Amino acid sequence: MKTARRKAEATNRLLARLPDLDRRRLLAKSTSVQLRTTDVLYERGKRIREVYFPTGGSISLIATLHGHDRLQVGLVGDEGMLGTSLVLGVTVSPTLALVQDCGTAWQIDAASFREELECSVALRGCLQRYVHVVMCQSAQTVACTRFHVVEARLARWLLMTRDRAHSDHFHSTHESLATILGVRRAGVTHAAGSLQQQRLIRYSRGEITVLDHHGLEASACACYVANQDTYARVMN
Amino acid sequence: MKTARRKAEATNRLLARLPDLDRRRLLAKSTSVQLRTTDVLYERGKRIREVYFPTGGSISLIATLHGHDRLQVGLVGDEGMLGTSLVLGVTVSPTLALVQDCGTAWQIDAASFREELECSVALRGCLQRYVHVVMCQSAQTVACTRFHVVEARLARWLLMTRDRAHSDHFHSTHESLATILGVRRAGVTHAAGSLQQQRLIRYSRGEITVLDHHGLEASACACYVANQDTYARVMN
DNA sequence: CGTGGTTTGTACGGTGCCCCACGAAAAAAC
DNA sequence: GTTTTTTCGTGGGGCACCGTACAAACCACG
Repeated sequence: MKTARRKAEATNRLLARLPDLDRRRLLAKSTSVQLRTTDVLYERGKRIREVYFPTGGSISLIATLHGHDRLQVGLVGDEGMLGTSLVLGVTVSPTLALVQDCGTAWQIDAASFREELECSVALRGCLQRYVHVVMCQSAQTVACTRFHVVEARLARWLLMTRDRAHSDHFHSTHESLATILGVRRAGVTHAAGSLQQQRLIRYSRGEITVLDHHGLEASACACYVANQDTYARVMN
Repeated sequence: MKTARRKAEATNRLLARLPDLDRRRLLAKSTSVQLRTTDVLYERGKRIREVYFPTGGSISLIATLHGHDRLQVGLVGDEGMLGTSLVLGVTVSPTLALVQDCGTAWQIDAASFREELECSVALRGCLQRYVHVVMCQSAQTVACTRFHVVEARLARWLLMTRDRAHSDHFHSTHESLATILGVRRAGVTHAAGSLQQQRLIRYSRGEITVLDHHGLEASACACYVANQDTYARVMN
């Protein structure tokens, strides 16, 4: 089942910041692709072949430990990009990149991207600032994962995903949420059940609806707002 | 009390990678400063006035949450630099930077540093790669903090600090280790006591000595080696 | 030599989450 | 319509770590 999405706003907010000329030159080398849930865009330690600028949906950045422990360390939507490593001159991905919520993105091959990076000062500046945002959010996530309880972290994730979906409705099972939050599936069921009882969300077999996003913000840890602030402060 | 250190090797490993000319130009604008334990070099959200290239000792990068929860998200020594944000064109520090282990560093004011960054391709390339290393290590730390027990994380920290001190002996109380690891002081006492009983370390009133670093590696989580591998892979 | 501050040892009850496991209910496949 | 798969609910025992608190050991200093 697909969620209704405002296709009219199919833009990427990073690209939107570029001067018209720079953006048009970049888009000329890009193709619009569909991102489908569970698609693997990058694998840890493997070469980055394409860069993505999502215009809808969201992609998880997932850290993998020796062993089978996994955990989400970042979430990318139309406010960001996939392939920050290339901005730093590194061609290998440090994390697994997994499509969480289906959508579309501009796709550019790595070589063309690096060419554009060379000749556009605005592109470099914008993307380097975005890299900094990712670093800040990563630091925040370290502390968040350590100190905050599952229910608050789940609420934060729901809000972040809602923002990127541009919709109160999106898809994710308890199982996949367990991987994202780095907890047991049963732990997610418990936390999600609590949020549902408070009438903040409603869900059924992977279909999640945010009923009261203000209430959800109250349940979420302050990391949600902190990340938004970081983005606004650094990018402006 | 000071630890004996090999002053002969007072170099920074990032700077050592630069072509002679670029390095000399950078050092011409730098001054050598002493870093003393508990010195605050950066504060969260505040302007970065100087950049540091440590040549000894180590500096903690510490994330602060709303509330009083704190946690180390990075450790910088002569293998790295302080002020990565400036490499990305951002002049504000995302974390608190606290001197853990006394030592020396090359200090450069922000403006001069940015000038050098403009005109040296090698400097940009080297430091951007280092930024990538920091991102990788941060992602690793998110998962490590979530999944690994205190004793393993403590062992990892001891090894990392030992590398940066270039000595088996260095200073840190259980109290400060508690902040670094994001646990209670009593938790550190327990874990440290266990490591001491295994004859891997010895400590007394903040003076720590690593007795068996191979044994310590076995007690530490794989994140220690993983971070070393990342550094070697990305920087070479 | 006593006093005060710092550092470390330890104990107790509590909690958040783990591991394991089973069952139920809804959707999908046949 | 029956079977298989996916998703979700729940329970019991256990463990790592928490919050708190108190005491002992050690060092610095008057």
